[in-house]
Amino acid sequence: MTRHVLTEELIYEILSVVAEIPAGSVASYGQIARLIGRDRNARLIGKVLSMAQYYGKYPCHRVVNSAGRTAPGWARQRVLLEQEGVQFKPNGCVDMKRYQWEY
DNA sequence: CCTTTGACATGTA
DNA sequence: TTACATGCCAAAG
Repeated sequence: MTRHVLTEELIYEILSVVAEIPAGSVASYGQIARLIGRDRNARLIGKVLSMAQYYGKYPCHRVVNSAGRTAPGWARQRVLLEQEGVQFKPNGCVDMKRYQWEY
C-alpha cells in the first residue's frame, strides 16, 4: 500500500485536530502542524484548510496565524469567531494571550 | 528538472 | 504587536 501520500492523509489528520479546537479558542497553523508531526509544514495547513471550507463540518475558522491575524480574503472568519465569544483587538487581531488553545 | 507560490514561523530590531 | 529578512517544504506550473 502506498503510504506517505500527502493531501488526503494530511487532510484527515489536520481536520482531526481542528475538530478538537474548543469553541471560543483559536489555534495557530504552526501549532496544528506540530500536533500532526509536521512542524515544518505550517504553510500546508493553510493550503489544506483553504479547501476545508468545502467540507463544511469543521471549525477551520478557529485557525489563525501566530500573530492572531485572520485569513486574508475571508472577513467572515472574524464574525464566526466573535459569535463564539472571541474578542478582537482594535488592530484586527485576535488576542492570542487569552484565546490561544492550550492542549 | 527547475522555478514560483503559499490561510506560515521565528529571530532580530 | 509590527516590519523585515530568512527558513521551510509540498504542490503546481
